[in-house]
Amino acid sequence: MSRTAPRGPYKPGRIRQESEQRILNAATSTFSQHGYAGTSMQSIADMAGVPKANVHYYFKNKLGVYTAVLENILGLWDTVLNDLTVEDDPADALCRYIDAKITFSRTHPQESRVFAKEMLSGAPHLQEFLAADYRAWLEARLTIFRGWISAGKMDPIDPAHLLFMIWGSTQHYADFEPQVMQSLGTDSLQQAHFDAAAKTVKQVILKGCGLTPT
Amino acid sequence: MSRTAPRGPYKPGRIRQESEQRILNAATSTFSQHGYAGTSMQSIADMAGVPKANVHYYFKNKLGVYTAVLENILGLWDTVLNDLTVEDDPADALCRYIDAKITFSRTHPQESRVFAKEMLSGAPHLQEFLAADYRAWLEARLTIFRGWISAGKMDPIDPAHLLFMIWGSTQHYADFEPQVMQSLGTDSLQQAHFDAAAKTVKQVILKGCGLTPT
DNA sequence: TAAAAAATTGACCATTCAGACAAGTTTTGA
DNA sequence: TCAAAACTTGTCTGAATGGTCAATTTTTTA
Repeated sequence: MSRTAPRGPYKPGRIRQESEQRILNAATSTFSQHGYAGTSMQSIADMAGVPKANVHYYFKNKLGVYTAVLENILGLWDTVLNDLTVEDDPADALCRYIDAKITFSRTHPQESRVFAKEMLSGAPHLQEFLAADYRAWLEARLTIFRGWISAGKMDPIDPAHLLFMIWGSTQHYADFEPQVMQSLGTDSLQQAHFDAAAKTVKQVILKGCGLTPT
Repeated sequence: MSRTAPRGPYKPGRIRQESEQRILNAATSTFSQHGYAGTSMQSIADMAGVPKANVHYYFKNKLGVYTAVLENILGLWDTVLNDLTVEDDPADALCRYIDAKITFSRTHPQESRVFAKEMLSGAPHLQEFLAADYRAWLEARLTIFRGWISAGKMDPIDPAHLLFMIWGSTQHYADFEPQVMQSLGTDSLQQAHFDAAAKTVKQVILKGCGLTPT
């Protein structure tokens, strides 16, 4: 354990990168459970396994940690949900989008909850994101939907509200996990539950839009 | 203002009832915005327009205020969403349920957000509710859905996941208000927005379930 | 290998907060 | 009208928290 301790190659910034990531993970976990105010720097430090002063060495202050967590989440979002720009078959595209969102709820529930709590508080730290990146992302999708509709490929449905339905339905599995678990009679959500969820959402949304699975 | 100050009739418990309600309203507001940990007794007192010690006179402690707020919310929920027990036309019943949920998001956004934040934190104070009242409520609905399906009145759709879709879609308008406002290009949600939301949700869900509006 | 840079950490401080308490005022009921 | 009950509120306290700092150790670089 001492001779070949798994320390990476000696690159500048290596320690910083690893430490920041460890702290960020810990912060995501505690923020997701207890919210911004309910999370103490001490608790983040404890969960990361470092002294509190160390957290302050890597991040200016508590808000700095929090915004770093948020930015990390927006990055994940962007990574996962942007391969859907294609203007091919509506049914195909919707299915892939729904699958991706449900998968995100399964693989990143904590990130989803931090994001949701921020929204619930009025999204004070997401205003510029909402006004810039998100706005552009949304407009692109709305344009695609409108194209499908005017081409007669799907029913005329308000695209924004349709997106809300998909978001709301898929987010639900991460954000309202206790209710979902109680409803499904399980004490931990498994792959099978998410599969059933994706299946139902796709089934209802597609048919509801006048689409048939390919 | 002094001679006919609008004080109610001299009933025992009148002052208590009014004070508790005023404090509860203030607490709902601050809890919804800042969460449990982010809300101080002082801020509740300020918003209610009473000294802090007065809050402690009516409620044992901060957790006491919070649980009272939660119970109040569950009561509202129960009041609004329980006239749907009827086993009549599925399209009818679903429409009424969706309308009721959307209306709740519009008229009680703060309550919806407190509830959502509690869920996001793992619902530690809703366990008994989930295990008892909610469980019973859910089973009743699932039975109705299954009845409709086996009677061939609607497509075979997993009832629990269908309910999640409706919940998620409708909650979204209260819980993710900043995103919804940004998406709809408005800075306050109006009746018309909720009408459009209800219309779209009903349209997609009904058709998605193989139902036609009556 | 030695000086410089980066990282670690214990101790400390000012502020905030939940809650207790006791002294006073108002309301109620007989 | 008057005593008891209900209500009001200013003040205090111990604990927790965000943040600072300087001393020390580890890592990098030349």
